[in-house]
Amino acid sequence: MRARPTLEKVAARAGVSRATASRVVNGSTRVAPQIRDAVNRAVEELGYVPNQAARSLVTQRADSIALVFPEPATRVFSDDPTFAGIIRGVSMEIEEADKQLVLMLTGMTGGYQRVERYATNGHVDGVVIASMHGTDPLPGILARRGVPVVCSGRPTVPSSLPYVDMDNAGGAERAVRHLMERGRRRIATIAGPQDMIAGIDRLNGYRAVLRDSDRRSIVAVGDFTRESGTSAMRQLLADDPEIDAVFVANDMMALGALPALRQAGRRVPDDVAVVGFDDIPAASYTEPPLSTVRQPTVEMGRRLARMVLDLEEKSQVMLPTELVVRGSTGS
Amino acid sequence: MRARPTLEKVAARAGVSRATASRVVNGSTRVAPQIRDAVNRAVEELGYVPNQAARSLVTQRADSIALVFPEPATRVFSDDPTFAGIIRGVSMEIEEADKQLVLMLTGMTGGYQRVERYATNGHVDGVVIASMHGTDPLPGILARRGVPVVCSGRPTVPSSLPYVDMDNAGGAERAVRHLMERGRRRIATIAGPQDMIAGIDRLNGYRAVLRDSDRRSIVAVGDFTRESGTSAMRQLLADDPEIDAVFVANDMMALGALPALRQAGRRVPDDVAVVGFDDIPAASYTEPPLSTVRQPTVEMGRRLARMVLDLEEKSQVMLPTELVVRGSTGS
DNA sequence: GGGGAGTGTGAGAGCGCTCTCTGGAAGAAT
DNA sequence: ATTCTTCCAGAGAGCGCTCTCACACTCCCC
Repeated sequence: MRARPTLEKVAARAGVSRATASRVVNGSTRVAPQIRDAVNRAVEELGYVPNQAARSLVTQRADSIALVFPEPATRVFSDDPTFAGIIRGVSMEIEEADKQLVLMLTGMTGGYQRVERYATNGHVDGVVIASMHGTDPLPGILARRGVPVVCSGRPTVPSSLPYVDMDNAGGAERAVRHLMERGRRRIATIAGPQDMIAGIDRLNGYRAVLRDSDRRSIVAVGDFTRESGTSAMRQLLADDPEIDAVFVANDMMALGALPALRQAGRRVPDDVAVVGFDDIPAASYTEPPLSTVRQPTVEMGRRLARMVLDLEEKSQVMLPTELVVRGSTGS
Repeated sequence: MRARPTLEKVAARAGVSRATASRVVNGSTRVAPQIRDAVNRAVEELGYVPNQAARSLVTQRADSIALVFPEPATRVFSDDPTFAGIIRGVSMEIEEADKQLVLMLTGMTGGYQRVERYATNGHVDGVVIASMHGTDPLPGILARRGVPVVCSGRPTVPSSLPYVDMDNAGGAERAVRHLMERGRRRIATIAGPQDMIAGIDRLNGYRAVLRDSDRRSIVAVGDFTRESGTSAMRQLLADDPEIDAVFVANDMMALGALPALRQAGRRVPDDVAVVGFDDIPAASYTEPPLSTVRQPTVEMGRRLARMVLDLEEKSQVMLPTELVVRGSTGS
């Protein structure tokens, strides 16, 4: 590999000073057109590309941002398309800003310190945290250290930290109302973990609608895994055999609930209608296909990136969710 | 944010020269113990962390490697857990080597040039390409430019480029033999695209086993999407209604084949046994659960990373695949 | 025609670090 | 006691870039 040309070489070839060459490369307007052209030609001929390390050293910018997936998220990485969407969205936006994406999956051992050390030392211009739990201390730590940081998902405790959240409550409300519109009377829910904002808000949405229509909540709590969906469903049927609809707080648990219903001799949607949440790919492959609430994951990624790059005016954004009606709630 | 301490500051505090401080920080043995301790104490007290940009500038190393997902891969990103596994594996290994992972999803517009420009200019120490198509020109370009590069998946044309591949042929053979052991007589296949090494090798594996047992191949070709699985299955049934087993080259197509079989009045596994490939999460949620071939995706990521970091002696590695027997091939 | 004002270019410092080279001290060998 | 090694620490250059500052030049107005 031949040595990379430096700015010095470019300047020499164009017959100008290094400073002027730098100006052209960085798009300064205060350069005479013919000189600019000469420099650009030299850049072209030499195949010059700026050395990022040298640039960073003087500008104190890294031109890269970190996308952090905390350990709990990492574990479900493969099952949850939310993360894939976020990565894609962040990546798109980062690319447009001509910066780099540094991906950090915090392992179990000292992942925090690693991210903290890395981020608080000018290696990145900002950090996007794909945090699942609203109680994650990392965002606060980084923010206090002066690192621009944005979270996916609202913190569970009120805070001034910037975030992008999905309208979980609104999505849940729409899902439950949809069930009511289909004439369902006894609507239960399988809620998610109550230490995650998604779990909390989706349950709140469910409760709000039932309260408005003077119905009784029928709640079982799962942990967003398929298995927990199965056992929660069994429990709901045991508690109240008359159930004719279930709002399940995520698709994964809904996937677990379906076999439980089948085993209990309930037909979906005839006897029991089911709505999930997330719109994972598998949701459209179930029998019957699962009605669910779709989240704009790619858009979330984009907004996260824009926010951390300071291209966004608001610092707390709520993205709309969308009800997707399929076979599991009737035709 | 207060200014980060520099090596100069550390040296001053420890009462030594910058050079010595550097030696200690970089773990040189040729430093007197008491001086080393003094420097380490200063590092501790000041919370010193080396400036990577400055270091890179002089060492010409970037201490980071790029993981590139070419466009076609990016599109299926969310559906395919293979990529999640690779990311996790690469991430783990990179972390252990105390380097950074730069993720690049090449968009449709000029993604190649971007990666090429970025990688050939010392921003990264190596590139891992999660290439789907064996004909991808990027690996060759980078290699020629002197950038350490490793591909996931063997190139379709013989080449000296380093790669980590799955034993697709072996997995296919095991799957087909399994069907034979279950007493199946007419074993068809839904093959994948024949411009991808996975598609080619899996079909070859299928053919090899049938040839050995003097049976006739019954082949339909899909493109690894669910929809193509459905139509390929319909075609197979039209071509030969006596089929009693299908080896499907990936789970996604198998997911599409199942409803086609159901619609044609075939029971699985009673009338037709089905084996997939990949072991995606959804494979265990089908009715009946899908027998399939599992790939060590995380291990693949690890090996890719180790190889590009030059920690691996071999430069072309084949990882074993594993048959996972579930309900779709009988009990 | 002389003194601003404005514009474009170059010189040079310096970002924080590594690494070679030099020098001095201590111990070994003569 | 003198010279030769050996070992460890410091001085200083320089990685490639940006950016401030100074300087040269043109233009214009009084």
